[in-house]
Amino acid sequence: MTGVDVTTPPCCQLIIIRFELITSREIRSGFIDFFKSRGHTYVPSAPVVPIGDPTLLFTNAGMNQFKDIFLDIKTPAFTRAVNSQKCIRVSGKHNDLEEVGPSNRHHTFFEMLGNWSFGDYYKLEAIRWAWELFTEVWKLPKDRLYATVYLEDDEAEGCWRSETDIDPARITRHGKKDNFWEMGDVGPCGPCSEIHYDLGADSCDMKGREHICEVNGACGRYVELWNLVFIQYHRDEKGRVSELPAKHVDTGAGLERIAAVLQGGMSNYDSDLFQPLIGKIVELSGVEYAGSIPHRVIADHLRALTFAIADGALPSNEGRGYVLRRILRRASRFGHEIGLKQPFIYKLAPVLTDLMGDVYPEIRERHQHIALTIKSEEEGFTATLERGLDIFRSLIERLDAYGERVMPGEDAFKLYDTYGFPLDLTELMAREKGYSVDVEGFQRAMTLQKERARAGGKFAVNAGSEVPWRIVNDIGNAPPEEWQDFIGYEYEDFDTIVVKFRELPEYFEVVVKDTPIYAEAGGQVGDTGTITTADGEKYDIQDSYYDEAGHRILKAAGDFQSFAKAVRENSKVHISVDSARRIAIQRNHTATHLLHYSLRKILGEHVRQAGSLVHPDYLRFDYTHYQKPGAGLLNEIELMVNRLIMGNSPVSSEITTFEDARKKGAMALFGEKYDEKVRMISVGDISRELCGGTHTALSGDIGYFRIVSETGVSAGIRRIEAVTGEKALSAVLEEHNTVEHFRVTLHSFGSDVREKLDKFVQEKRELEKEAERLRRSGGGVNFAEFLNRAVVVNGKRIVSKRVEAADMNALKDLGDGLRDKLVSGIGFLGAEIGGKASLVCVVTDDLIELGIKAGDLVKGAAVSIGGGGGGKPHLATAGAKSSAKLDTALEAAAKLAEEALQ
RNA sequence: GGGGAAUUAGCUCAGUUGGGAGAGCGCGGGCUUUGCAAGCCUGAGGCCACCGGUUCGAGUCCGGUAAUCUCCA
Repeated sequence: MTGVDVTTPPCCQLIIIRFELITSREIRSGFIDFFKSRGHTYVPSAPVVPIGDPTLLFTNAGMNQFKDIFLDIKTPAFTRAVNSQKCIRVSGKHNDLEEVGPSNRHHTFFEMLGNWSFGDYYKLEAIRWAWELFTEVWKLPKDRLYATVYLEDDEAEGCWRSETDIDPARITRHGKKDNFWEMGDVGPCGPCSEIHYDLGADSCDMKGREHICEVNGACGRYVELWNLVFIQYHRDEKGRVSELPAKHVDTGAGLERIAAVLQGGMSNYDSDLFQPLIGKIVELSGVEYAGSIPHRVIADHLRALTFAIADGALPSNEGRGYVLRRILRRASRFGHEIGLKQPFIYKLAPVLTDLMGDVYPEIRERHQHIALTIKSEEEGFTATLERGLDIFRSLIERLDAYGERVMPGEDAFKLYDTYGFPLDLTELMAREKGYSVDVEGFQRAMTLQKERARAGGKFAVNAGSEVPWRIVNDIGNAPPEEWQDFIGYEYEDFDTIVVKFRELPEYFEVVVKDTPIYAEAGGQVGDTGTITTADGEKYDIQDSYYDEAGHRILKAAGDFQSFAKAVRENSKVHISVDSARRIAIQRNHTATHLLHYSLRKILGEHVRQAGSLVHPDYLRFDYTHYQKPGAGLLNEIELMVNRLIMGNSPVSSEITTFEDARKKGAMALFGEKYDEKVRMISVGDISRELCGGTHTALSGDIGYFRIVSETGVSAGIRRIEAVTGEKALSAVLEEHNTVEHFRVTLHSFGSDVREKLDKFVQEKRELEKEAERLRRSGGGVNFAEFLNRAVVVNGKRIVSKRVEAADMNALKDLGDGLRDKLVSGIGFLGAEIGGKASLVCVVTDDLIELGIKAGDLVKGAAVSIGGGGGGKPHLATAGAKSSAKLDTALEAAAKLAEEALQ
């Protein structure tokens, strides 16, 4: 069934062959079943968006979810595991985004099949089973398979010789670059052994160029199918390598590659994992595939987008969201190349759902959300391009003005750097208009940008403060779940013992055994409280949080020296939770569940939690939704939550399995990886959620729930902030007092305040208009008298008078009025505004033509009293800090005007 | 983590060395007219993102914050 050339036979034969080919689904399940039957526990794929690991943008290898086991932070519940892990890789030496498409084998999204041994079996079994699966189950021809081992790894080579019937001549040794694996500069590491497949001489893509086709060579003839990593050593900070007591096995085989090989395709895209997608792209574009890069890129990127969004990521302008945005844009750009100019990527999502929704139900459950997200992001890209186009046009206009035919590299770079307009598009459009682009200059600018980024990165803070702990009660390396329980669901006061503590600059940290203090998790903030030592001294606990190893840390304040003296091995400390604060937190947490429930009931089932903060003062809830809910809907939501509160249902918690909880309809956070045992919170038989937080006993304990604000956070995500209990009551009272204030000041007892207020605002507007009209026509000022008393020089009138004006705008309006009346002349008006002297000067048009400017005149007048001023030729203003000299300034102004008219 | 750009009317945006907050589209009213995005007149609609500073005076200058776009890591 393999080795059949599917590219040449007549089409009827092709159909028959396809029918007989093993499907990717069978490969995946075959792999898992193979290792299950050899004592492995199947572990479902972790989300592709890692939760709780800020060092990792995306899950990029099967071992990610077992990292803590290899680092010896966590002891596993089983010693053998198998899975198929969803992975995304977008950067790194061999995974440059630009390679995806041209390369036959590299993807942004792929599935990694893997089997693990945690201190159980080692090289012998790993190699034997790998060979058995390849040659006996999948029947890959032995004359196409090659094995590699690390230069110094005699043990692995020995296993290949003793456990398999591979031709010893096909075992080769390679150096660190190819056959030694390490997690980082420090940590577990070890040699690896790989299985490579020979695609045949025809697959060499470097024919005619000087090279030798070989395993780990330069051409594409030999493809790595399976990497078996033997975690044998630990490297410390000084670079010393020591043998690990418990050795592990970590293997990874790319499903796409195996499918391509087993199905006889030349590239991974020929496999049934991609063909349905490519078929749809052909249908949409009307352009045949024939190995073309655009089809490949689009199909590949759609997979990454779909799985990332399904696991809770969203395109945005930073971090992992920005990676998604770039992936989508790259797909969109290649779509343009085959004539797909309108949003189209979202139309491919259902094809992928049909293809893989059975294996990964999350993409089926969220298919609507995925398609909508992709579509709106495609529309966003169109807007970005249009904006870039405008800038491009104005750049070209400027080139024309200078008679240039080459666009400077800096300009092209600015277009790219600031407006996201791709260079190749700039070049294309420039060429169409008969211009060229200075690409070298562009590259120079890019290099500068990179240097800047690197220079900035050097000063990154080293977060891990390395203050050593003082151990009081040694619990060795035991993981915290074995000795540190959170007993705060039942107790608010508890006697416990200190395990370790340390002093930091502003506070000190304490780790105790069982603790009633809740450590920040699941959006709920940490508890505060007190810790009392055996000598009766009390220290404040200001916060509590987890460290990387999962220990609950207490952040404590007070005199560290006396604390250190008082704490002894096995001596008790008494911990007490700030009860009032805890109760306020619980109200907000239970209310959050009711809000989540109500949102889904009223806005629709597509609403999912996208983050939350449970604080004693308020709660913040982010949820997926596509538009602002109207005021009416918000009222409905608020009412519903309050009705659920009044229902006074008991809140209960239950420890159960993840599967059982899902069956009972519990809401799980999407993308969250749950342990075997989960805690389910039920409010009556209404809301069920998986949650580790603390809650009220009855929903009625919440008291009252009130939404304070509803805003947008990012595309597709909205945020509600609300208060409960005491805070909600005071919020309402505050609102009531505000309305009362309106009532009193508007004298609106008995009548509707709203009507009265509307009327009041309406009247105010009309009065303002009227006042402005009056000012312009002179208002309370007698312009006629001013004009009568005006000084006349060469037939031009000069007016300089003091008036009353409320503010600068009023004074300017008066000036405007005076200017109309002057006909031909210069006018000054001065007023005391807010204790300062303010002046306005106006000049009629005929005098402006003579070169007289209001700005110059008024400035001169203001300078004479220690102020400043300026403005337009026809109207200018000036002022000085003290109003005492206003009259002096007006006299000076009149003199200046006379001089100007001489 | 480090750069760049932008934030002004419902929308798209202009706003010159700091000195009268504007256009187009949309909306209301009126007139004219019936022909393919009709025309003319008229009107409503602005904490110029937010906070602070400089200044007689800030949409404009300076500092900070927020959210948006974009590039690099």
